[in-house]
Amino acid sequence: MEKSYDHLRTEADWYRRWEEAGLFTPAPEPTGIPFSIILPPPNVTGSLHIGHALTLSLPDIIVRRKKMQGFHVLWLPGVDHAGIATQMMVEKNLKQETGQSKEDLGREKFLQLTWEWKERSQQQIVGQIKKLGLALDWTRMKFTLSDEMQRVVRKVFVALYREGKVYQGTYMVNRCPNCKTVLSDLEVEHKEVQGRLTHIRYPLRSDPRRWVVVATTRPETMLGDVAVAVHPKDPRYKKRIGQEILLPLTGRAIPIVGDEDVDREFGSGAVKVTPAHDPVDFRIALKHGLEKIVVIDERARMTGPIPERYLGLDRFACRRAVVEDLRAQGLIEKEEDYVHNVGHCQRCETMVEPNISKQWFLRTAELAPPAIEAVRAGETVFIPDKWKKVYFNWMENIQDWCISRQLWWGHRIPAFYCADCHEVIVSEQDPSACPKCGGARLHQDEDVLDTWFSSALWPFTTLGWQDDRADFRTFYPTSLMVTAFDIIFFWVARMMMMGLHFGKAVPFREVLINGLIRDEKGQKMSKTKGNAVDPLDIIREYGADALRFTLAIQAVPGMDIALAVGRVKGYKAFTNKIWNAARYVIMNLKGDEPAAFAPARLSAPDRWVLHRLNALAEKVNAGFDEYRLYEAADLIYHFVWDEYCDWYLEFSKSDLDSPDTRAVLKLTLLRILQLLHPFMPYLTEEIYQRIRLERAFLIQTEFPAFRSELVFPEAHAEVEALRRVVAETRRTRTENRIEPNKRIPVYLRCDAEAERRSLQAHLKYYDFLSRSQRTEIVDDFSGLPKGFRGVCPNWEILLPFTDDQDRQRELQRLRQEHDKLDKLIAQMEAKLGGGFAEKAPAEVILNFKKNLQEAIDKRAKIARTVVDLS
RNA sequence: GGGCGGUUAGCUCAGCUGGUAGAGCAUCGGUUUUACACGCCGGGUGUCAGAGGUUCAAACCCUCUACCGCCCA
Repeated sequence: MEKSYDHLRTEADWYRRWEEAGLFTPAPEPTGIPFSIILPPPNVTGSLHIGHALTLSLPDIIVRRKKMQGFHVLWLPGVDHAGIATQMMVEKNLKQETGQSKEDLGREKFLQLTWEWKERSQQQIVGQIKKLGLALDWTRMKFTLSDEMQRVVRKVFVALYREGKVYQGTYMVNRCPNCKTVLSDLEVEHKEVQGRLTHIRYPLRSDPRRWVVVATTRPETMLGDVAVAVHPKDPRYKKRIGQEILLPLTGRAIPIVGDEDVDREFGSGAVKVTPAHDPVDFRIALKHGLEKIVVIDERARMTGPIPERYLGLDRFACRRAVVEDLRAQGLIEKEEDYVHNVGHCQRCETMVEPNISKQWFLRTAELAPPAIEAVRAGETVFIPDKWKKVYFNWMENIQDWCISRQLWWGHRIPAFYCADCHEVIVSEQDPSACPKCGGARLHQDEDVLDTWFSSALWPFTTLGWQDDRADFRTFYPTSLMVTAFDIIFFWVARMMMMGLHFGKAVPFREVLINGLIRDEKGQKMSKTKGNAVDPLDIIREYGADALRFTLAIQAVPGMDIALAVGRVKGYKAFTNKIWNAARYVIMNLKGDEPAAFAPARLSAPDRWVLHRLNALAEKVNAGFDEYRLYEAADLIYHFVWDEYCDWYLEFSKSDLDSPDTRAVLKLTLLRILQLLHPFMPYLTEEIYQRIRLERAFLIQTEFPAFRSELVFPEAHAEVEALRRVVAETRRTRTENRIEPNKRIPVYLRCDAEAERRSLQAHLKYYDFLSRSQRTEIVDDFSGLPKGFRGVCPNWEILLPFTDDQDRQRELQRLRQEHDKLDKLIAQMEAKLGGGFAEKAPAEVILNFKKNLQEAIDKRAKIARTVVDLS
């Protein structure tokens, strides 16, 4: 084996071999309890980012352990067509390369181009996913816009339409003038912006010298005003209700209405009503039967029955023009700076334009309650628990979902319009004639569905619900969904509604919510900020295993991760450490190691390491079961480094001629590989192949579990005592600047007979680890050469001086330590004198007293030594 | 306006049911001991944001405050 671990070599080829061996493809017949996870499909917009590395690695770690535990595991991959995002990218690309717009190309050609883009992007993404080592079953891979998915999405849409849950209606929706499509409420981000509040005088029709002042941040919308509203109980305006305003610039007469929704505190207390361009005004208009005058079009340009000079102006240009004209007429009361919340397109950050239009909606009134109830009843569990509150809060206030989009890339809405009788036909098959009038002049709705619509169906459609396939029956409901909190509403909530409605059960039993990955300063990563970390760079430099381990050990559920590259580096060192531990073990194997061993024949360190490893397996399993992967990873890390390498391998060097010890070396190495395999699949596989036992691949072996026959409390206690004495000897040597390599004589004294006998029997370990030339355990230090002293529970250590300077140094050190202990003991005794002794549980007091006694003993020993040396 | 997080060693973070604080990196001293210098041995480092409360005992529970961040309306 090479002296250091080469992750590039190891990670190059294993994936192909795993895949070829079909390790990730579950057999048709269940071989155990089913366990399934559906991969949140990455968008085909480009490449994976570091956030994906987290949401991909965590379930993979879980999946690999489940496989090793004998579950019948499915981990199903897919990619998402990502409507808006992809279409915009392709459009941008097209513009850059040929200067053409998608309209220049036409729908069909543009879609063809997008499909080509999708193929390239998908290839890239799949390649990246494989680099991470994910145990995905590629034979079952899905794409949200495949023919199969188009069929099932259409089937679902038609079913919902027939149930009256999908409907077409003219309502106020959010429109992005840049993306040229409507958006759902969720795709709108509210951001505070610095605006101006303009107070405009609206003259009364009856007496143009008197006016009502209205305040607005959007003066250009006044061209579409149909009323002025005041609170019916507002004494300032009560008498004006029913009167009319002569709307400036247009000359239209509009009424003053009273409405309880008016906020009396805002501006002057009177508000202008523009129903076509403001959601609140829209509601007011509905109540009062006011007309809706559209004055801004889809591209945010002025339109409609307005003075010609404004027609075609951009909304912001028109705003300036309107204010200027009003000022010229002396109708601006005042203008003031004003900070307010404005909706922005999540995708392109353009200010959205509220706008009335005819769109398709999904009625949520009947879908949401079962989804709420399922979580309340514990059929789906959020981890951590607190996220269910977020879920409830949203679900209980859910609005109907606008599902149509003015895009080309997506599931085309299966609605057809008859040109003759205007009948709307929604059906699974394309109709050839109008069922009402028999006319053949039909055209399909131009719009496509919101991408999240197909995503909402993902857990059951990927498993073949539409054809009642065996996978659906075996793996639905899926076991777990791992995702970040930012898509609880977009995705998790909607999967719950659709899964329950069509799949007749919750889509997943558990939802593991992880945080976002930030940079090492805690800043959100973004390309524009330039602080984004490319997972492939990390993998190239440190390895997928190191990256996976770093993410796992930091992934406290629901908490953001600040990814410090230094940590990845640290865990890369860990991979090398494991490599070398394995190298040591394998180098020393002779092939004659017994397959089974009798505990009685094992050395104390052998039994100690088996005991420790067994305890580790128990805790690691508990960590996994409670989704504390970070804890499981941390425990393994410390066991391997601090116990296995630092102590057991060192102990074993004294026993290499024992076949039993060599057998234990081999077994413990295997167990470590198994425990670590979910986190570090490549490294562990590479090493496993060199000590391979009965199974071809590590993932086919059994994940270690706690076993009662591997509990050895006596050996454990003996070795722990031995470690303490060795550690204290080392400390004494270092503190006194005894050359690390120098072998010197050591005298030991012990207060506990059992420990003394045990150490006497294990002197070879002690001598080796503390570099003792010759060790003598004596009853009494008197009569021996004077020396440095070390003290630990039950033991005193004497390392003879080589000159008198040594003695002076030691005396000084001992006096200092004596003082320290004095203070500590005083503190502890004071505590014991207080209420602590009366009220604390007996066990705690006992432990405390033990610690106190140890301190007192140690102080006494030091005191004696000081006298002795003086 | 409502809600949720965070504030612990120089940096990034753990700390599960309250029992005198830990990891990685960095740092300091020593060390090429026959698996590993990506190593080994040893060390230093903290008014656990602040104030108050509950308790024998608080990083942990309660209240308030400050700052940072997020979500919803």
